[in-house]
Amino acid sequence: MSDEIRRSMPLFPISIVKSLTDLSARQIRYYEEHNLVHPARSEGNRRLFSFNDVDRLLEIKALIEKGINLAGIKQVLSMQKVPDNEPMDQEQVEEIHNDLSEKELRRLLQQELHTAGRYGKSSLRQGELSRFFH
Amino acid sequence: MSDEIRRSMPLFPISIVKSLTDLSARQIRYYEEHNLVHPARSEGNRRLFSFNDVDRLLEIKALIEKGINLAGIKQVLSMQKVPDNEPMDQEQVEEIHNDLSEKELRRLLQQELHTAGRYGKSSLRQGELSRFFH
DNA sequence: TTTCTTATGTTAGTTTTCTTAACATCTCTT
DNA sequence: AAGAGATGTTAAGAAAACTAACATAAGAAA
Repeated sequence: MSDEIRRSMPLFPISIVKSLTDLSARQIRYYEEHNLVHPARSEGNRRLFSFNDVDRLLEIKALIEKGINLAGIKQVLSMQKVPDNEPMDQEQVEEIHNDLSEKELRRLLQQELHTAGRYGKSSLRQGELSRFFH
Repeated sequence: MSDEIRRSMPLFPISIVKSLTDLSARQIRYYEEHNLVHPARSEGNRRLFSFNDVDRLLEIKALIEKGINLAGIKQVLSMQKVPDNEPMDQEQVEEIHNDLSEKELRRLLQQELHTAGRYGKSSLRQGELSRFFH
């Protein structure tokens, strides 16, 4: 079984994800509503989160704590997923450009640079959860 | 966080454990009832299984499939946990001796040797689940 | 063969957890 | 002051899990 499949297996109910991330159920659902995470669903419509989902929520949380708003976070997350050589598909490109105008983005990032200090790799680190499980 | 703590964190509801192990809820509860696993509980009394618990259930399942009964499985599991140099505590010793008489055990293992072939390390392998997650 | 035991299935009634939707509130931005 | 964004809170309903009881199949024992 590939690592990617393992990491994307739907395993956790929202109660566990709450305790793993220290986010409220309301927050988790709100982030899903705004397409920042896409947990699977059980037959009976309960959310089931994978390791990847939890990692993503931890990244979101870190960015939230730096004062970045959801639009900005969406932007950041959509960027880090694109492998260097593979071209973005059209949908992805459109999403990035629809969500936030260039101007808005520049302002946001500027504010971030100002208030939260250097905007370095550390804030983009993936696989937070992997520190806890392997 | 130590690996052992990670592996013993209560994470999974019984529905997920069912799909991970292909055991029925009835079987899982029955094995708990007979002290083969000890999942944690949520505040509201729902079972929460750790990676270790799931591993253990997979071991139990493998032994069941070899025709070993619960008493025999209990025996086997209680043996493999004891590190070579650390002495067993009294409770553990008593458990082993109460659950099954020497004679019964000898018969059981003999039958196992006969019907399921060589009783080798493979049947005692720990950490089955770790093949799926790391 | 009949009976007992073990392991599991099934069902019923309850309790807990999760769901969506609505409304409230607080903080920024305009 | 008004609007937007993010989160809290609450209510009502649905799904999932709990225990307990009873059913049953296969083997062991008598």
